[in-house]
Amino acid sequence: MNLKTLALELGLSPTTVSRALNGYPEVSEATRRRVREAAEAANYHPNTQAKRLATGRAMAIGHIIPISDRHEIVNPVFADFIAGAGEVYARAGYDMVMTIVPDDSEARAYAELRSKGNVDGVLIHAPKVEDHRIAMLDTLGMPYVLHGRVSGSDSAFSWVDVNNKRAFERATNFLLDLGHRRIALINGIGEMDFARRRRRGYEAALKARDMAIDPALIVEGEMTEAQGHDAAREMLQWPDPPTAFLTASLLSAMGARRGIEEAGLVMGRDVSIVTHDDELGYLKNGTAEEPIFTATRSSVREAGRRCAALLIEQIESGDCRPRHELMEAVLVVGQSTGPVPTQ
Amino acid sequence: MNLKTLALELGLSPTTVSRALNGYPEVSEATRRRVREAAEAANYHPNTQAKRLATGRAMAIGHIIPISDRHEIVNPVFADFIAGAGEVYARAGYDMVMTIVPDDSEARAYAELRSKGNVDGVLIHAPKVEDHRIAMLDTLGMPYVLHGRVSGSDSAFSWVDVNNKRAFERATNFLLDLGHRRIALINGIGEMDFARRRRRGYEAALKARDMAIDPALIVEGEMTEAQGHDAAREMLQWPDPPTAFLTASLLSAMGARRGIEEAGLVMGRDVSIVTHDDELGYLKNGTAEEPIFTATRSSVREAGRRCAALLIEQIESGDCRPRHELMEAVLVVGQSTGPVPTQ
DNA sequence: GGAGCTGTCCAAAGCGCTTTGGGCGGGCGA
DNA sequence: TCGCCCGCCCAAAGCGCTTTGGACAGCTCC
Repeated sequence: MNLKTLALELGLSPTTVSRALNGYPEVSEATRRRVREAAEAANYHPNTQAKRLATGRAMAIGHIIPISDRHEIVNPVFADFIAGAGEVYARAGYDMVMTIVPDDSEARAYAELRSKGNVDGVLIHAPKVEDHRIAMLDTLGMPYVLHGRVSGSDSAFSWVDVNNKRAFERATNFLLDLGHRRIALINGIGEMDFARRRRRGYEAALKARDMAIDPALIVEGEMTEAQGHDAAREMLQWPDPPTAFLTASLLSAMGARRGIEEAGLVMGRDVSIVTHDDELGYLKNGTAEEPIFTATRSSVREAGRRCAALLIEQIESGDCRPRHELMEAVLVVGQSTGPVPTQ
Repeated sequence: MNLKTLALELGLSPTTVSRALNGYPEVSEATRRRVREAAEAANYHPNTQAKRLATGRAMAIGHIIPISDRHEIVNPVFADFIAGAGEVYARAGYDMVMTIVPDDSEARAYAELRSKGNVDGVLIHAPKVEDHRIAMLDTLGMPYVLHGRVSGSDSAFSWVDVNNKRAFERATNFLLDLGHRRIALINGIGEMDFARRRRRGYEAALKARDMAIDPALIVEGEMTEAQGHDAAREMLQWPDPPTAFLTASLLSAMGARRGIEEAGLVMGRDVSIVTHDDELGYLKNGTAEEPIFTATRSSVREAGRRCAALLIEQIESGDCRPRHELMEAVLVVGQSTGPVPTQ
């Protein structure tokens, strides 16, 4: 079923049918209703490709996912972010097109997407402290929104981010207030912008109390269960072990807990943990009211929604002035923290 | 830059340029090379929408993801599967388009995708024992491949699946051979086809040794860390607790381990765990050679690749005879299993 | 030397939609 | 009554590509 045959059946011209369906005013309400009903009955949906070609709008948003050996972008956080963004796309009538590329051809993938014209904009994941994608996208002239920020670029772009620095500063202060002095930071990969900001927050809190920063207490890497476990296990064997861990993800926190328990210690009594919690659908920190881990909590799915909304707004308005949205994490207290144990 | 201007610059007709680039024989090698070079230099890529409209091929594969309150499809397994499929799509020149829909309008989403013509086929996730999507897709006449199977349908369709029954039968036998008699099954959601098959495998192994099946030892639900923890914690308080757990995912296994340790027991000595391991990029079972958990291992990312390959083959050949691929899981021995402790 | 290939190229007709630029008749103001 | 506007509708021209149906030269072969 296409426009032409539908128009024929209705005894109207394709023009009128198209206009009726797309809400143009040059068609009487009576015909519009008649057309709408016929379209409904015939389960008619305009052919996407034709529509796209005619309007020049792809009605699709691109996500480029580099696959590398070093770094797994396809992680649980990513999945939830996608889910959030996808909800918004669907409501707005956009497709989400994902391209998996070997990370050495990421730049080419953007350029291709642009020149093939199959997306109206792209969403950028996991920005690094200095991210070459920014400059490239600016030269390509394709609308984009970052999930996160970059520190190393002066270019003005749109982003949605959590206030990572503030969240980790607050978390650190929370632990300091409980009397902890040896606080380990089990962070994400160092070159990631979010990890850098979290570290800055941690360091800022320590500095504000005139405390030295011990580099040995800082671990950076992929935020896995193994990371948390290995770090905790090792540090707890030191002569002056940390009394608290600040971890960057629930998985790392779970690993740290395991390390603590393996050392014959009790989490929340002997050793405290504060973690960041992205509120993943599949990895919950207990219940909302009774969390297991004390955590800085911020929904990454909501971040996905906001990124998508921002990008669509930018595309549809044609107004490319950069927009920002800074989300604040809430600090929820769970069972994983307590006052520093007295010797 | 489009075909017409490129042709003009070259002093050729659009026809010839198109044919040169698409490898048709009616053009001399000399011109073909000239055209290729000019296209390269101008960074010319044919407009996707126009190409699609002209050929009638969408060059895209659809994934429909229902979002519900009851059940989270956006899980780590899903993410890895997508990554695998996406690799193959990219190599074959296909886009991956994902549509997030509220689960009550899933059927409509497929019909729309079909009539809007923006995909050439779809990949079906997480089939249930009886899955209404099969009948619907058959009436729509759109190529599809299932990741998994359905038991309740006689319709002939293509699928890629792990031999879940055999895997869990082997795992159960492995535990039985170690002397375990009270083996708990911490399974996925019961209406899921894979969970049903895993349960059948577990039951078959018990029956083969004339052992009764204790329904109390079977738990079905979302495969989260909490699920494993809660189940283990409760069962270990019974007067006749299980001596082994068979879990359906690494997260559940991690939860079960926590439950075991909370009970003051040692995994691998007092209580054994065998789990299924999907080899997720972000959730590793130790290293390949030295796994933490004894596990039935099968890469879900590889399953994604094979699903994608099957679907593309089906689409491009136009031969819609169903194809199947049954992957076997390997049973790897880790540190989580040992002989049943003597009282 | 002319018929018949063959290799190389092109003009033009779509693909299914949107959009521009009218056409036509009825109601209104002068 | 005439002219004009306005509401409603349509024909036709694209969007950028593929593909059909030749055209034309150079060649072989009898």
